[in-house]
Amino acid sequence: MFGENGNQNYSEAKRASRILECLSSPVRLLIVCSLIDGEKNVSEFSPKIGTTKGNISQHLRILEDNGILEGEKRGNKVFYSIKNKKIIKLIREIKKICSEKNSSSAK
Amino acid sequence: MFGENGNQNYSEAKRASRILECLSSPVRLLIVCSLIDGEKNVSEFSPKIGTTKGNISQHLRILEDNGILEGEKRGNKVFYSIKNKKIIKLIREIKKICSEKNSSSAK
DNA sequence: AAGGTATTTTAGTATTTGCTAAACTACTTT
DNA sequence: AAAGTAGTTTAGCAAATACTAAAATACCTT
Repeated sequence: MFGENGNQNYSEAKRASRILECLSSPVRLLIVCSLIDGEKNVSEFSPKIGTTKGNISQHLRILEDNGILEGEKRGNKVFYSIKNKKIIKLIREIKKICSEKNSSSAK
Repeated sequence: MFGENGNQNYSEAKRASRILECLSSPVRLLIVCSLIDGEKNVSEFSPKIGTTKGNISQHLRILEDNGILEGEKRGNKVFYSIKNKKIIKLIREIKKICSEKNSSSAK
């Protein structure tokens, strides 16, 4: 899958794992999930997710820098939405992994 | 998706993101990928992935602790294989995300 | 039991992360 | 232009991560 084509190996895996790293923070995962049903501005996240605006903004930047989200300034506010829709299928798969009885108990 | 059921919110997202975190290391992603076509013992990873045996072993432990892999000792060697097969579909999805022209250029 | 191979564990370190609080920038309203 | 609202950026810190090298454990062969 990722380790197959000789020397591309590592660099391709690195790109892939950077995407995964973006979602490997609960805050960022919740942000992306809450955008599945439409755009939101920054202030709309805080109450649901429960951290500071500054922190949300930092996470949004990470997600935007990695091509997952895009932001659009309209007047006072910045509206974020999912740029790379394929992320949604990815999230659906990890949801499946987590919502089984057998769900990976950490030791 | 993950932020929908009231207070479960965060803990469910945390479980999900821990799985993603497991794959958010290039080394671990390469390990899992190279197991898709069958079990391997620890020594078989090193040449492909290019780090020390000790380090590989540490990563294997993380993957095993999180229910992704399982190890079986046979004589001298420990053979690892994918325990949670759903991971394979997940990896397939992120492969799709990475192998498009438009693939998320980091700033 | 001695020596070899396979794997794990430990200790130490450098780097990265996630967060907070506070300062700063930008737009809007009055 | 002053004050309010929305968002970003910065500095600083505690905790987590990834790695290396070396020591420890486990099994196998002779």
